[in-house]
Amino acid sequence: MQNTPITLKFLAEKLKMSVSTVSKALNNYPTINEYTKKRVQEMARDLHFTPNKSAINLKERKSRIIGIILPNLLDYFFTRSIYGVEQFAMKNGYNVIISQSHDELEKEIQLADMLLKSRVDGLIVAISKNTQDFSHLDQFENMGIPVVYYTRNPSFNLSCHKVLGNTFQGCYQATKFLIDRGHKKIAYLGGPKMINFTHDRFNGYINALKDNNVPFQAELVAYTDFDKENTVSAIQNLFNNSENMPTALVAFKEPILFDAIKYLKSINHPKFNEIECIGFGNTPFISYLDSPPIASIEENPESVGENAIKLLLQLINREIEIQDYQKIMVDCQLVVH
Amino acid sequence: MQNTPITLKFLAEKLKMSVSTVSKALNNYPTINEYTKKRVQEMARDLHFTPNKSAINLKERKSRIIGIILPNLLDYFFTRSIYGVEQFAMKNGYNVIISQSHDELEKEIQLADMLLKSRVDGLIVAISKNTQDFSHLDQFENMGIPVVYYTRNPSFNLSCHKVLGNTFQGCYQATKFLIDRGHKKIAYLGGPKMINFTHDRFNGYINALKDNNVPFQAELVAYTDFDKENTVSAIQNLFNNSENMPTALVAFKEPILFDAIKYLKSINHPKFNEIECIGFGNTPFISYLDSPPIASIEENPESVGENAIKLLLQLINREIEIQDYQKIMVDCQLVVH
DNA sequence: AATACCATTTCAAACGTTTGAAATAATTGA
DNA sequence: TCAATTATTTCAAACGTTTGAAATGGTATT
Repeated sequence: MQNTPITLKFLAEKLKMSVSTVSKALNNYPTINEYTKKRVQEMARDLHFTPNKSAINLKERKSRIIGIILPNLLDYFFTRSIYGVEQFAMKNGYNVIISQSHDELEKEIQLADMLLKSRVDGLIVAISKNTQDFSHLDQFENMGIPVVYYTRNPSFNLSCHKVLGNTFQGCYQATKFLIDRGHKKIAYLGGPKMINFTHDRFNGYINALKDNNVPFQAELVAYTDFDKENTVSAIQNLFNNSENMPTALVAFKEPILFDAIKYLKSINHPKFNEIECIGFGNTPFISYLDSPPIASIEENPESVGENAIKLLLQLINREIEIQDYQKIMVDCQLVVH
Repeated sequence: MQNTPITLKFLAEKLKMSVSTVSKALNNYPTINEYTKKRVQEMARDLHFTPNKSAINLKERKSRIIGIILPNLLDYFFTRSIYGVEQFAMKNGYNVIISQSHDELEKEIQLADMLLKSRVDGLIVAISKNTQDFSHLDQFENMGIPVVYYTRNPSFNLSCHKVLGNTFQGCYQATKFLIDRGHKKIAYLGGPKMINFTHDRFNGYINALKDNNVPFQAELVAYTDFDKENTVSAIQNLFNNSENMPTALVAFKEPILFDAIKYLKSINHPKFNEIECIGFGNTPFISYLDSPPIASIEENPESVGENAIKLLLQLINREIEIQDYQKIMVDCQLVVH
């Protein structure tokens, strides 16, 4: 049980040279003699020397910690996105602190404060569904700490870095797919209006209709949030008019689509078997459904996460100017089941 | 844009006193004059002073980082367990690095090395399904860094700290429930034999049968892993004997149970509607199934996670001796749908 | 008025690195 | 052989805290 970690000083004493020589040898300084370097590096390897991160961080005035705030880890999209972030962060010597806002603004503010105190070097955030005031996030940039908004972001604000799924394109594709299958009455079930992508997706839907000469009908559009009850009432609105019954449905999120399908089935909707559905997510649970959606929109969350961390690291390293606001889009794919 | 963080030195200069007085005032040393304390604390508050963690960690020879290795964040149990860990860790000033082994031993070894280099103060780990050699984890304890195994652990090894779901009790309860509903032929679908809880759950099943005078039949037991194909063939084995057809099924994990249900339905099993199923997990997707399990075993992952971090912090703070190996069990509940 | 005794504050070293400047050693050229 | 040049190593300060020991100032005791 070797309890005291190896330090530069210890190596220096063992090798009978100064701490700075050891440090420079390990960092491959050109002024250090090759033979010396070799001796130092071998000894460091043999003794399993690992530099003390706290010391380095103190010296470099960095924490090498990335903060990430997201609504919920139980959401399949966010969980997958984490993977992309972690992989790349680790590879670059950064650690990631993940924190969940549970889609509550108050909690988000708390977490932001906590992360600011933790002196994170950068922040990746997917805002809560009712974040409209951004002062708790702006304070990061005010202190020179870069922030990247991912997925959920303040759509009206151009002065921030964003990494988004190309949710317009995804929704366009899905709608087009349904049109190509002969549907004329395609309903659209959108999410909370506060969340930016709700509108992007709607625009994808609209544009697909327009480009394919399918008339838009306002009564085929309804909105819900993450609550089952609201979804059910939205679905009731969409399907209560026997004159103008939709034959297909595009929904902003898969678990919500499942709620919709379940409801339609539960009321024994007369044309249930003809209704073709598509939702965002491509969650694996689809395979267990008896009446699965005909297709899913794969959002490539890992890629969104990876792009976010890549951008953030570039900002941290000042490879991109902090005011040179970036917007990165990650395409979706339609996966037919 | 105030770019240089406030330091003790800065406060000291502003207040015209020494750095140590400021430090001690903030840490509420009894030797510091009350009025001085007040002045210092007020100034610290007004200037939003936050102590530099790297400096503190360096001084205290700690990283205040907890490492956590788990198979997969996409697994509902683990995702939920994280919540318990993070909450409690944060409250105590610790940050958590989450890393996924993807149930691969090699990756697990890599992650362990990475976390060791990150100088975590403690480790929480759910081992991969084929971890049998523990040298990569033992090295933590060899260096005085406490390790808590949670959920998945080396069952044969008593010399380690464990926090487990009381999976025996959960399975007992589920089996008992089915017996009480009149079932005599209850099948048990177990998980990978390498994972400890597979056996605990089996024992719960066996004991419930025994205690209720239901004869045990070896042909009603089959094992699978996380692969769908293996699940299907296990199910085929269980249900291929028309003489001795099970009427109920207890499965070690819910998504796998869903695979089983799906298969039975797909082959139009004659008694499908009579078969009553229970699995571990209580995943929310149950509500979307047409033929949902009759009940679920709720494993309380948050509580498991919280117990793990609590124990780990006690070990880190030497409130519990590192060799005083603990075993904590968290009870399950049967949730009838 | 000298001493002892508090209360309070400050000093100074330490944690483990990094790094420009200074020092030393080795080599070259005349 | 000596100065000049170059190669290599070491010094010393810094990053921002913490903390035991030492110093300071004041009050009480004799």
